[in-house]
Amino acid sequence: MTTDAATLKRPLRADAQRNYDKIVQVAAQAFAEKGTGASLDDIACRAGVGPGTLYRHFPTRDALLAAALHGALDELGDTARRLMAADDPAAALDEWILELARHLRTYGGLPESIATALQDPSSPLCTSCQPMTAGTAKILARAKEAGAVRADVQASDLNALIGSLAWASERRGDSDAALRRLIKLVTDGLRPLSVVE
Amino acid sequence: MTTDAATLKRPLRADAQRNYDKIVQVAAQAFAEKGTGASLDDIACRAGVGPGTLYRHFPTRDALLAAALHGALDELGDTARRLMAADDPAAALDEWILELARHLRTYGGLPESIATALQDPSSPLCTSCQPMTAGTAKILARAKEAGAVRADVQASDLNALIGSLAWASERRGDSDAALRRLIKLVTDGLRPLSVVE
DNA sequence: TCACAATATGGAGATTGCCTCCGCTTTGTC
DNA sequence: GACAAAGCGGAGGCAATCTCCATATTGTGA
Repeated sequence: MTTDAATLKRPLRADAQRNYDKIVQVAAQAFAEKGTGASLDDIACRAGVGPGTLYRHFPTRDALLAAALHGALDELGDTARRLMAADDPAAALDEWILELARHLRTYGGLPESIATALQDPSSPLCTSCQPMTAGTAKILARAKEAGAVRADVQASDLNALIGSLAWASERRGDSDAALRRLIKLVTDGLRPLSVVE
Repeated sequence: MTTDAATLKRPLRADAQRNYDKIVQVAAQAFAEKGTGASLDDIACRAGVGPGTLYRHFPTRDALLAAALHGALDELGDTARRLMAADDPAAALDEWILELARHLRTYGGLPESIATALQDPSSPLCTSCQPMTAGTAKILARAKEAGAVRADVQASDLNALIGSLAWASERRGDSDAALRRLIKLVTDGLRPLSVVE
């Protein structure tokens, strides 16, 4: 659970690193239980530190969220690499969409947090989402080249779309099957085949 | 601005009705300015009443929101009736989707508030949304009969979809044109014509 | 017209969460 | 082991929600 955040600048003092790690660990659990809106003071308390300590390490909720999501976002990067190497670009895109939507449901409120962060390049969460946005861009581009997706579909639109579907399915308390149905609705479109102009 | 809320049970005392109306009027303005999360104490203050008065008339934020949206939701009912009488059921559905998405953007946070309320039948906001849900059901059914929409599309899914698009477009600060593009993406589907199986 | 019961009021204050500030403690280096 | 730098915690200011109840207003029946 020791992150490499310390290695970016001068290393943290040993006690500070210990606190940092503990906070991230507790935060991940709290977000999982209560959603991204979990009380930060409560997380600090459960991690055995004062609020001041939490806020020095993580000036904003998004910074803490980004740290807590670190592992999951790396996984997503791995998935993207795997799918880029897959045989069928169209199937790869379908799988990516589903995988991404599922990831966005790991914490309650996550689609909202990420959608907001993506609008603000200075947010640490936005930076952390790079594997996600880059993955969508690459996998979508390959699917387009293969002729599996309309050429005018933009990566930013697709990301917004996936996020909004994850949001809707969370709001409704959807099962995984219901999420898949909602996604299929969008990928296939509302029109019946006979009416496609 | 005198609502008929008073006529449902024993009529309100004259002063109470005055306060009720003033609160609703101020709330509509506050929601428009600050979104559905506007401070209720602040609304009470601006309406010249104490918080206790506001909370007696409107026990929850949703109750106040429902009252503030009363007029807009009636309008939506009118639109539904007009579209049910329109010539082209497919075009009517398209117009309904766009109109509904636009309505959901009248207050910041409205898609979220409504999506939550729709999950809870006891919410007054859920009741107030009846013109909306009924409109979707009818207009969708007609479009299906006309063969313009796949038979397996459910009204509840469509409502969720429209809500989530409104949510996404709000998050991104989309223009009306961007909202339309996003909607078109969904109604048409991601696939190019040549690949439809 | 007036008195009184029913109705309604408002604002103080309990609670919860966010975030900052700064005097004290811990660490690690010389 | 001493001292500067780094880090800590928690008190407390702020904002929002929502409740409670002593007080005030209304409208009705005599």
